[in-house]
Amino acid sequence: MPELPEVETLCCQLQKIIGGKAIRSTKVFDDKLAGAGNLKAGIVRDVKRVGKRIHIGLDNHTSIIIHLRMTGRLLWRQNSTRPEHSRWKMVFKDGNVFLVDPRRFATITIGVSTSEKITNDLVAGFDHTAFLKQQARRRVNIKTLLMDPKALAGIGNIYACEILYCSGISPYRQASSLSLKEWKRVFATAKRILKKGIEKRGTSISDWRDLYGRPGENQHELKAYGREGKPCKICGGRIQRIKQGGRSTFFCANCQK
DNA sequence: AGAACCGCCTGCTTGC
DNA sequence: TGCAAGCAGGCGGTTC
Repeated sequence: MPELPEVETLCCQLQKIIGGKAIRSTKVFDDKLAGAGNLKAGIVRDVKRVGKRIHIGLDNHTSIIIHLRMTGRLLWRQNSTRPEHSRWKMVFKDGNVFLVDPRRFATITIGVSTSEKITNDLVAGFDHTAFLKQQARRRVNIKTLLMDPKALAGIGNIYACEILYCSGISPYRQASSLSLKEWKRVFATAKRILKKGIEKRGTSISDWRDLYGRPGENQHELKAYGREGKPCKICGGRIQRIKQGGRSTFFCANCQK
């Protein structure tokens, strides 16, 4: 599922291939996305990631904002053959960008461009002080907090598990129980893991593919997620799987305190 | 106010 | 083998 590194990968690829180009037309294939039909054609000025959202800024002061949610993907195709489960497309002189989304959770919003600045993105702009003041004392478990888009941008289940495992912090811990030293360790670890994810063009466990349909390589870097019952790479104990807020958490009870 | 829960979706896996 | 139930989960909206 697309999280920060996957969305970043797409934004960079999009910027390169559609930046400066004119959108000839768009087409909606799924009534759920009917709102995307109101787009006035324009030239792509820039493609930016805002959290997990893809902001495609046009020269006519509007933006196409895409959130891929669970199974959404963007696919570049030189020919106009519709891939299976395609829900929307953007047509350029030399090719098409398809939104492919089997489960239909993805959203497209047409909005006015804003220069909103995000301060809770560990890779693209993070305000430690604001975070510690507003989020660090919350009475939720740390795992849930890491995944809360209002607390931190772009972190989903896979990266949340990896960040806690590599930080040596138990997912059961209340956010409010972490010391400043532990928070700093979490921040540093998270930055490292997210950047690695970007370098590897995302984590392809099941269906993630980049703009050109290629899987990423970060699945080979995972140390906790999806490894239930397998040996912990640090202590050799068993990785456990529990449910938190309806989502699976993978962790090592011995290494994560 | 803030934490917990629900609903949106459909393809794949599991159990009988 | 076939079919139904279970599962996956981001996140906005609703409820507690």
